[in-house]
Amino acid sequence: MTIPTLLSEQLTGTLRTILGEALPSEFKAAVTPSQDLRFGDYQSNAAMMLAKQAKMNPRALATQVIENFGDSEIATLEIAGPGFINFRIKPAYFAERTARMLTDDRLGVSLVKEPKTIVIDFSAPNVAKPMHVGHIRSTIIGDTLGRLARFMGHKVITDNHIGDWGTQFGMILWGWKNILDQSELEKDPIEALLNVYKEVNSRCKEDESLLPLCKEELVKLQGGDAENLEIWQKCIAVTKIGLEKIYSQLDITFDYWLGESAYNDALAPLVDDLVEKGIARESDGAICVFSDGFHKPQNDPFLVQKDGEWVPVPAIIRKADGGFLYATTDLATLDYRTENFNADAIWYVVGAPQEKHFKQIFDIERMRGVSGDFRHVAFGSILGKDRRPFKTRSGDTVSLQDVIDEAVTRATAVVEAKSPDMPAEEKAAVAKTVGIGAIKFAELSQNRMSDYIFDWEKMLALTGDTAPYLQNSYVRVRSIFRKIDGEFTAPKSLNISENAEINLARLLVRFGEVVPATLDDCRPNLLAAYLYELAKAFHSFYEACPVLKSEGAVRETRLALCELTARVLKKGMGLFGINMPERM
RNA sequence: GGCCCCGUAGUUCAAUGGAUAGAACGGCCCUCUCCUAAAGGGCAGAUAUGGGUUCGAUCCCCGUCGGGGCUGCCA
Repeated sequence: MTIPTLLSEQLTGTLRTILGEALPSEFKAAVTPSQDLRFGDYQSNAAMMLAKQAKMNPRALATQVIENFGDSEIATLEIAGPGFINFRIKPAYFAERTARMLTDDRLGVSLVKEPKTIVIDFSAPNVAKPMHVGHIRSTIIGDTLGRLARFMGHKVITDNHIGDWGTQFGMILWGWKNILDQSELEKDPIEALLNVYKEVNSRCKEDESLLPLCKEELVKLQGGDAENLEIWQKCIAVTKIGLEKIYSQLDITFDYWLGESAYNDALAPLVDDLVEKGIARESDGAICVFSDGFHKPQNDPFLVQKDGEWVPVPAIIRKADGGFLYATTDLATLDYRTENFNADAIWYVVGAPQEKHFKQIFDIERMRGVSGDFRHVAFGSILGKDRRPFKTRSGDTVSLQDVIDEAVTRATAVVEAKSPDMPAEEKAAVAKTVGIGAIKFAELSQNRMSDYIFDWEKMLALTGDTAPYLQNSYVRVRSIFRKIDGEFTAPKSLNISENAEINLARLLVRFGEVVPATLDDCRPNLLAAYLYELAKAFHSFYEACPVLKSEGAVRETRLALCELTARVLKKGMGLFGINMPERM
């Protein structure tokens, strides 16, 4: 059990003793880490919350709490300010906890009591287009959520729902047949396909007669035309090869690659079924789902107010021309995941602009009686210098491969400068670990809902609140262990006394609180902030407390703290898919 | 028009309704005969605006100003 849980239970018990039935039966006293160490390690505002209804002075109530709390092995209590109850954890208790962590593979992180089957839908690039910076967020956040959920004990299924059936294939097919240079295709397939797409796209704008030709190609493909199907399959094949190359550099894998095309056959029956059940109906030639009046108009994803009146904004699941849409595919995909994967939860790591789309999808599921933990894990946009989102349609943005290459190049220069004597092979490995770690950490240390302006300096920074800073703290620990004689053996008990030791222990012990909280809110930045704080505490400790020069119990304790720091940093960064080098 | 998101140091970002709003970068000053200075220690610097709820508001509610997104046949 984590410290705040323990304290909360004791505190709630104490409050019950004092207040009796005046305390609501479901009440649980909140105990949170203090923001400022002057206020102890943890604090509770329970007295202030309860004082009013108990008709007591908050400080008087807090005083009674402290008197009734009894002697605790965990903490000393004090009252402060308007009625805060502050808990200062006893160093001996930190020593006990850290000693226990040394023998715990999970480093104090409990498994969830009820494991769920969670499908995570993320990355989802389009075929025939290279990944660009816009894919960074979904890809990295989604991968991290998968790792976190697995570590917590859930069954996780990651699925790359690639865009392999969109209308863009009309243009690509026409371009493939008319303007594609085969030698270009062999050199760099994805680049060649992108150029074809861009070229046809711009020609369509100049020549109105071209678009119908492209649509014709698309119709032929959808009708099962052998030649077009073959071209389509080639496009998917070369795209996958290119994508795998990026994912392997990022150390990201998927359990499934079920793209849009996988659900083609399910679309028509799905629409029929929705019509039959009365959930969808024809409107202006299209098949649509309208509001069923379940929500208040303000919260209804199928309504919008125009000129003072609520007018319907249906989810269109079949166009007037018979074609299906994004929403149709998403419904079919959701069905598939629920039925074949037995998914309890499906999390979509997709940008915030699609919020309404998902509200509609999830609401249609409600109408159909399908329930589950369906979440749109939204994130903000990556903006250009003009503060507007990168326009992916017009094509010109920064490719993900360029970002990776630049990160590794910059890291290589630093490795060269800092560790000139390192073997060339190791230099290259470290540069890759540091460069890619920097990209991932830059993404994950941010609140996912915030928009941000794409900036090379920021995304690839190697100093400050960055992956290399954390990697360096790990490297410093490892360096110590290379210099001790023999193996490190965990001591049975620690003796934590100096401030720097206490600070470090306090943070180490919090790992078990932070990891579950990070997953609960799907907010990787909570874990990132924690790990940064831990690394910082370690660096301070490292300056203040010599390890190898110390002796006896002091040395044992410090070595143990070093060992735990390394383990927590490695585990924590591992949850982000970031590796830790032994040297740098 | 309506709905959603956002507005915090020079810049980029943090902060389950908590105490004197944290960092990083940039700027200025210190620390390598000492376990990796990719580090440590210090200084200066911010909640768009007007109300409200609350013991307490960057956070919740209402208004104003400013930015972005979405708003029936793309994904």
